[in-house]
Amino acid sequence: MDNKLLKQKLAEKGMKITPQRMAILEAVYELNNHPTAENIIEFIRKTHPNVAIGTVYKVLETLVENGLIKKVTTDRNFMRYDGILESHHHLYCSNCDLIEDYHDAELDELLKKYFESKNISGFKIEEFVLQIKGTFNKC
Amino acid sequence: MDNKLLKQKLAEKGMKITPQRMAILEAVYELNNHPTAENIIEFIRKTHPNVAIGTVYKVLETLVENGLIKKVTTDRNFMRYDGILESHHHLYCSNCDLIEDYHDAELDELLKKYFESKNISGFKIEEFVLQIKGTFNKC
DNA sequence: GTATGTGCAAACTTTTTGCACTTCG
DNA sequence: CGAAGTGCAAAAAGTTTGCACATAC
Repeated sequence: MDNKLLKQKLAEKGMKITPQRMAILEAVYELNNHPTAENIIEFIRKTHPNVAIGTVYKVLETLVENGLIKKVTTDRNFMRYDGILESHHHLYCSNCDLIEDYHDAELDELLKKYFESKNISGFKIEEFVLQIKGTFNKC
Repeated sequence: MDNKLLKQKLAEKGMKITPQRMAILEAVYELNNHPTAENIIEFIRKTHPNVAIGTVYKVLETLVENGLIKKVTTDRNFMRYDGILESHHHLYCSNCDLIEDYHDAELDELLKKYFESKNISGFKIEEFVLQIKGTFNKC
């Protein structure tokens, strides 16, 4: 992804543009399999060897707060991140650590319709993420 | 929950029955809002003051492995546990840490039917958990 | 009696924090 | 220039580990 677009994304959210933020945002886009902070640190070290670990965590938190990336929930004790903002779901493998995206507009529509009629009292729905748990054949 | 039933559940899985395992399993059932390890430790300390933290983590892992409890994924860096094994979904509040159960047989049926026709190539589905993200009105 | 489970404390991993220094706008 | 961001190193938070001792069956 080119720098102009990264700068634009940060600017749109009113965030200051810094080389660290650009590198980290790019890393999340580039490492498209829900990278951990460690994956991101390793990736940006190639081009920005002296970015501090603390900075990476702070920047990731800021990017999440500003809605440029999302956190992915896992049943492990570290966080993973996702640069894809459009509605999509996740395949979780019981055998390996792979979390694969599952895009399905028909399913989104189905869920939306279903919950339009079925109101959950006292709760305002913002987003659905279906966790599809199972195993990849290759595992 | 009475001891007889707790013993039975452990025995059914071929697990040795120990006071620690019974106390921890009971705690997960009793603390029905997806407790953390810390919540569980605090709870069992009331009746079993000298259960070690390491033991709690080991027992929780064993209970998960034997299918007596489940892990609940969160976007925080600690694990939460769930004693309810039947299919159900979760309401995640963006404002507070509450994760509320959402049982809906009609939805389960809808998803099951949908994915029976729509095969995901290379992936064998075991279970669905819909994460319904939003906010409780009270928040 | 033996395999398995537990207590304890130390260690490990991931993430957060505080503060001086630097940079963006 | 001033507010905001970064580097660094220390520490916090959550979890795991190794081993001697204890317990279930």
